[in-house]
Order: sequence, then C-alpha cells, then structure tokens
Amino acid sequence: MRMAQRFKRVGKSTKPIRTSESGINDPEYRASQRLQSVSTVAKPKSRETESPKPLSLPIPIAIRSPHSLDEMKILPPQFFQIDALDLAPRLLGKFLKRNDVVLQITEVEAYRPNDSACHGRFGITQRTAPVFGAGGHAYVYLCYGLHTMLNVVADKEGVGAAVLIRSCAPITGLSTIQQRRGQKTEKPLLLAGPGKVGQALGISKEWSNHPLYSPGGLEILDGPNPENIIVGPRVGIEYALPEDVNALWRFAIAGTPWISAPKNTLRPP
DNA sequence: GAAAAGATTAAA
DNA sequence: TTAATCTTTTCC
Repeated sequence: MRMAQRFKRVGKSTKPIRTSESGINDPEYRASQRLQSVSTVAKPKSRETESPKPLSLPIPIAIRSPHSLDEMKILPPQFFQIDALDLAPRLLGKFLKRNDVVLQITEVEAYRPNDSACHGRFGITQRTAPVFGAGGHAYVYLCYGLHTMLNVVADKEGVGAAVLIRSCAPITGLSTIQQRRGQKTEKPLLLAGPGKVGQALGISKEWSNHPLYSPGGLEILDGPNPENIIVGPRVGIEYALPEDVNALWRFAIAGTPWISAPKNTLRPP
C-alpha cells in the first residue's frame, strides 16, 4: 500500500538544481575548498565502449592513514549557514565523527522553509526548535517510534531548514558500527538508510541541537567533494504537496554503493 | 483527551 | 508485505 504510493510519483521535472548564489563568505574556507576539491565537470566521453556508470568515489586519503584523520579539519559554523539546497550537496563526501566511529556522507535530502514536507511547516515546537536555530547544529528525532534520524540544521537563525543524512559509508570503527547495528556485514545493508546512520552513531533525540562544529561529541569534518552527483525526489513524503514531492532535493554521490532505497529514482542532474 | 500518521527497517 | 513502536500534531 505505502510502497505503491511511494513509487507512484517519480519526479520527471527537468528543473535544474539551484546553484549557490550567496555561497560561503569566509575567504579562507573557500581557498581550502579550492585546494582539495575535485573537478565537478563531467568528463567527456572518449569511447562508447566505456562503462556507462561512473566508478566508485575514490577512497579518500584519510581512510588509509589514521594519522591524516587527526589532521582533518572540523567545519566552521558558517559552512552550514546557507540555503539547505546549497548545503545538501556540499555535505556529500564530508565526515561524521563520534569517538572511534567516522562515517562519510553519501546521500542527503534538503528540507526548507515553505516546504510542505519539512518538519518546520507547523512552526517552532519543542521537537522542531533546533531546525529554526542557527545552521551547524544537529536536529535529531524519532521516526515511527523506532528510528533515530540525524539532520544537519542549515541556514541562519530563524530559518527552518535542515539536511537529512540518509546514507553513509563506514570509514573507521567498523566493529563499533556493526555492534551498534547488530549486523556483521560490510555491505550497504550496514549503513544505507537514515535510521541506520543514527543507530551506527549511537545517538538519540537527546543529541538534538548539538553543535556539530565544536570539538567533542558528534562532529562534521571536512572531506573531498565527489566527482559526480545524482539527484532525485525525496523519499517517504507522499503527504506533501505535489510540487514538493516532485522537487529533486535528494542528492547522492554517483557510483557509491552506499545509497538507500529506492535507487532507481536517482539520476544525473 | 483521543486518534492518526509518520523524512523507516528487517524479516517472512 | 507486514509488524514493530511511540512521539508529535490535530481534531473533537
């Protein structure tokens, strides 16, 4: 029943992704992004025999060397204080860190003001207050009475916007992740899905409003920008207005196996 | 106060 | 396909 509804509406819109206008104002941060960013321009097709699918995201240097993990920089508050639609794709490739566990963000969704799918649509309540706070905090809530969902609050204070972390790739602390998840696998079953991310990080709604830019607890560290991104309509929001259901506000790293279901609604922008 | 529904998951 | 499970929001 719900499955049928879920697949009924697949976004056919060709509306281009909104690109950053205001962007990040900190010049120092911009410089560092330039240095480490990988080209986002699609490579020209040299041969027709080439595989149509892009290869998996290259393994970040940080994965191989714990030493370089120590040098990874925590992202400043201003990184998050932009439109959720700009922030969402920028979070791809970044790292979530809690003690020994480090996850790389592979799939996200943007939720914004005047968005009938956003939890902020009823205004400030006890649960949603962090969504209206300054960008860079966590918004954590319980879904279906079972699952802990982690969002990154976006934009300025007073704006109700956030980015849902839907999937991650495990980087360090695999055994801790497996223990918390109750799964011994290393396959995407381990971390592809928003409830799984919250469980793997061992967080509860008590973590809502936690600052992600402060050392200690749960942090977001800088990471490489993905080569290519795929987009699609958001998942599980059939109750929303059609224009919001159809908006292509779900983003994922192209080629990564760490993507939640349904995958067939994602495609190049 | 009661009731419905939910940004889901794993197992059958 | 369905049960699990409980908080939030709405409606009477």
